[in-house]
Amino acid sequence: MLDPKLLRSDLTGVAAALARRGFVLDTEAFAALEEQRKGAQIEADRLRAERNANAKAVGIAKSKGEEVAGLLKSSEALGEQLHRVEQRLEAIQAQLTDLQMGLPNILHASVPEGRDESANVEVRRWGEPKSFAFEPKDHVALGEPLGMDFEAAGRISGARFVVMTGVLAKLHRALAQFMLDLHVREHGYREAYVPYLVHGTALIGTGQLPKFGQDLFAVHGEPGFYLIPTAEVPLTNLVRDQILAAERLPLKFVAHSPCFRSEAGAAGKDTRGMIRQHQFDKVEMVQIVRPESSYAALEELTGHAETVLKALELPYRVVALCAGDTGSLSAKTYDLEVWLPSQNRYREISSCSNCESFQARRMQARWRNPDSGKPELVHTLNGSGVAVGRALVAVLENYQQADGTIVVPSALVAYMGGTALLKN
RNA sequence: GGAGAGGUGGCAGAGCGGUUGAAUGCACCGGUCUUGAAAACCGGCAUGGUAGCAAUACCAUCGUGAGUUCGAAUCUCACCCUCUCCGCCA
Repeated sequence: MLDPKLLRSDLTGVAAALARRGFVLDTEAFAALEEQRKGAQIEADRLRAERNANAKAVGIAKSKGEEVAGLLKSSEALGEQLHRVEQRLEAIQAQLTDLQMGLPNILHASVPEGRDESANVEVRRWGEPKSFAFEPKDHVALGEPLGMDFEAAGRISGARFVVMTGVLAKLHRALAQFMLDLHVREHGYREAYVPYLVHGTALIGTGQLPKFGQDLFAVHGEPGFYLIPTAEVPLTNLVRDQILAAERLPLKFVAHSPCFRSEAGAAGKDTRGMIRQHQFDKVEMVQIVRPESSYAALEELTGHAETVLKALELPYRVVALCAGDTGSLSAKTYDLEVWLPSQNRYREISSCSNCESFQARRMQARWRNPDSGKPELVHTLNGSGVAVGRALVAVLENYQQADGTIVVPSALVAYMGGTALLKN
């Protein structure tokens, strides 16, 4: 959510800023609503003040044993007026909230212009895509002999699921553990175990609701839960409704969790293999920081995700998402794209975002600024470090041998119980 | 799942229909005293909103929502959460 003060004081500025994303804000409708809200608010406050004064007077008069019938009568009339104004105010407020909740974050000045993916800017590249002396296979062809089973998954759960058995299941587990350990040991994150079912309020806090409900899986029954689309949701909500002491910041959490996404609107995209699934695992990093350090933290966080790919010796590039491609919660996002030989291109494996105060405002996550002595909103960042399923895909494809066996990256051998080569 | 108790400011804890945004203690901040510290004493100390240059004034908030009432932290209902006991389980 954007700062309501900013919306009031500089509506055209906000509209211009949002236009960078291609988002159209109806400033006139907004201003009109705001005007109405203000009027109703002032009216309601006035009526309440009068009513309160009256009620007090009644109390005093009664304690003195004086006549109160007249006061009661005027109080009653005030009550009725107030009721009407309150109803009007509520209706306006609801419209305004809807509007505000629908607004995306304001982009950082450094975000490149552009409408879509094609305008994203490559920031740096690491590693050389390996040239193969044979035609490299994709992860499905490589995985199936090793225990990657889409047919079984289809029988159990349908499309966009996978079953892995044997060395692949183990590799998947090894990757997740390796990443978690790396972030905890080398990067100072606190490991967290979190719920995978969350209330709607948690999703409103991080911004997936109300706008992106179609991407989520909802669980039927009472109470209604949602399956988390990313561990960002429970991790970031750890600070909801908190006022943190300044010395506790930055908070850095990392969790390994499954993620559930309906992939509504992705029909036909990446239907083969494990690239786009309804259920996938991810190691997620979240930082809660002081506002002045959030952009330094974004660089740091992105670096932490890169460390994973470097340790696995997977070629990748870092891309600064352009205005039109940046998610609506984020003020600035870097994607990490890993090299996939079968596709002969880089594919997203991590996304690192600075949400500034956008989520913090929705969550009422604050810290006490020693300079002002006041509670102020924190900045929140999140990044995958990294997607486990896609990392597995990248390892299979980049480490494949002519005979279809897979060399285990040296960083993972210990996690694989010493196994250095995957074969069936 | 059954029975009971409870959710009040940073924490502890009173208040249970009327000048109560809320006693008291602790913590915290400022001051007096002191060579310094502690103690003692004095003062301050929730959040958000609106108006105002400001002092300040007003409004909202005592788990959440709805209701009763001229008036609700206080009464009613629903929901959420916590604790204790019993049952059942991983």
